[in-house]
Amino acid sequence: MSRAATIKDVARRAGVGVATVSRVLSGSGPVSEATRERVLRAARELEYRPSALGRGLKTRRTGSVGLVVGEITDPFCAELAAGVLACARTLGEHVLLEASHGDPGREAEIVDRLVEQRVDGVIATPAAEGDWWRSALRAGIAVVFVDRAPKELPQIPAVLADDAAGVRATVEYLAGLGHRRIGFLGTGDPAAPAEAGGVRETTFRTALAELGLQVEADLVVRARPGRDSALAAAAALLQRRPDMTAVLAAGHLLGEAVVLVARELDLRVPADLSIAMVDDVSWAELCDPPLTALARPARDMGYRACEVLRRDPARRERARPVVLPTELVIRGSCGPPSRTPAVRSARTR
Amino acid sequence: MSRAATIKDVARRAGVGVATVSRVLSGSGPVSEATRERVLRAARELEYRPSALGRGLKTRRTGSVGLVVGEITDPFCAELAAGVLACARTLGEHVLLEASHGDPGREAEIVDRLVEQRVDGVIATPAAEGDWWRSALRAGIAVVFVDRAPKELPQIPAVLADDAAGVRATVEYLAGLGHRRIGFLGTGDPAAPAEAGGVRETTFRTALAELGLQVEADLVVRARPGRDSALAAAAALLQRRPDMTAVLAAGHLLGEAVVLVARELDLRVPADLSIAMVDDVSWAELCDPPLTALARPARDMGYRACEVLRRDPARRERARPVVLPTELVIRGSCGPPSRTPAVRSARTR
DNA sequence: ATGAAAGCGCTAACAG
DNA sequence: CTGTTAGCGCTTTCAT
Repeated sequence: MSRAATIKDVARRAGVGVATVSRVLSGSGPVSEATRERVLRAARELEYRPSALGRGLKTRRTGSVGLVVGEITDPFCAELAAGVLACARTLGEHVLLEASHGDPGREAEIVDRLVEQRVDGVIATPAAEGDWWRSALRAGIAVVFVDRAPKELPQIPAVLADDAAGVRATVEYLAGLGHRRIGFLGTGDPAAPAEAGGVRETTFRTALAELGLQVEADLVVRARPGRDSALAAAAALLQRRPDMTAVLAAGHLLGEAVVLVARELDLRVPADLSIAMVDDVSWAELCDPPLTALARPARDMGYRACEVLRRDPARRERARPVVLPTELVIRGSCGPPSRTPAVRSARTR
Repeated sequence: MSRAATIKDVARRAGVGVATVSRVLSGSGPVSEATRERVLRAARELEYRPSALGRGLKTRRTGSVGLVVGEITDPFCAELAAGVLACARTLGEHVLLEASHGDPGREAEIVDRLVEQRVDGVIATPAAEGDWWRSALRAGIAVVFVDRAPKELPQIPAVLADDAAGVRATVEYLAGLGHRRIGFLGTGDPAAPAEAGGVRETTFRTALAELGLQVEADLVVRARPGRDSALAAAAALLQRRPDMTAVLAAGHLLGEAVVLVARELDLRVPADLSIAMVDDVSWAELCDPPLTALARPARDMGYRACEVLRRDPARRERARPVVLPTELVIRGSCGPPSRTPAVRSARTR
């Protein structure tokens, strides 16, 4: 087949100059109705599609933004992506999707390639702080972080969920139910010091202390990324402390692990163990009993992040992080602690 | 900040011609070791990133493929996307993600815009048959369908799951358990004739007939896309026929609806009702009891589809659809039909 | 081994 | 109102 028609072909066929064609198609500048018609017809007849490549080279805008997430199969990331897609569409932008799998090296490579593509901006849930972000900025590319934001890069705007408020609310809810020995399952290096825990862990500790409850070291455990580690950590936590009456999982993968382990151990939920988790993914409602979860507005976050990209550089730099509220969705997985811990501990294997 | 460095800047700084810089960076053509060093250093010092725009204009390849799915938040689509991403990475291609939301008009618009972007190829779960696909082909863009393939477009290669074999295996499994009145919950226009059901429904009917079981009209119901319709259809099916002992949901959203409605109706699973569904999404294992599901290799499908794009046009046209096997993952949601339908029907409201 | 020059398809001055 | 022209950044002959 013959090569796709170019603006020149259209111009020739319509008997006009290329500039006129450009004017008609981009709707800029004055054109007489007659020529307009002729051009449009020629374009239609040739099935002409302007090339984004040519235009981009000239205008220095590609009309596409990069989106860097950890795993697109993660429901939170997927929801985030949906938000970005929705906003990008209203802006007429395309979305280049990339998965970092949480690997900083890979993230660096991705950002590098996005710069080559001359994307108009990058939206990312950063895997790590690193010079590649600064280098993207230097290349004149707008960057906005979502969900997390390394404190080393305050010049990069961010859209976050109010995890601190959410975790606090959840802890207060559990304490209000009468729980005194509440466990926490989070992510991170198990060997790292307490201060190294993320916002969720830190807030958990603070909230507990504020309520006058003791933060027991072995009630806070961290899993490394990955299903196996999550299961192992959950098993350790549940078996180590049969007197624990409630647990907060800091993410849906961790929540999944707790549910699975609790079932394996024949614990009744919530009679023997109350379970709550961060991120209200769809299966929370399908569980039996349905899981109480802290909903974070992933879609909105993606939408907002994309909007921030559009702001002019000056306003962007100056901006404080956008912090979106969370909501504790109460279902059946949490209840008052059982009065019969003896029974419970007899059931553990 | 000053504009990003171009190949010219690098050439000037290294004291060579632009052609030499191009040779060094693309690793093509002979270059003396000394100049090579100089060029590399100059490029590094200027933080030079070649522009994909300029290169693409010249080479007529953008290094990106379009991926058109229904909803990125659908676990099946997300898994598919992950496969595409994985393969694209090995090929050094970028992925432009688009969501059609199952709307043909939107799909047409998306394809049009992808053509403008001059993507090297398009991978899609088509919402509908339509001239936009032929027009993409005419524009010289490779297209490959995944998950479904309109029969009106046999010239477009496809990567599919063997739904027919999978549904048949599932029906046989249920029948083998002793079920005689098996329900089917699918998607599509409820008013359309029986022949209009998709492969899954058609296969369901055929398989039943082959087993000598009767296909009762009101045991096959269709829901329109959307959560509410799924719930309504599931409720209708379960309430209308209390004597039904097993149900096959033709998708995870439908499975979700059945699980929710069964719980609402206080049906015990699998004693009162056995449930199986197509698509082994993550929550299937978290349900209580865990759901028996027909696993389809979404990730592989995405990977393979991306591979097919890379094939030369001639081989691509000639190809028969790639059909990947499914696997019935048996969990606890299916069992022999209860001997006490009276009890069961007393429980329905 | 290396440089000069001709575009790739488009937009944006600038002339007319 | 409309045509001509000069690039945008890169690759690729074709000379040298």
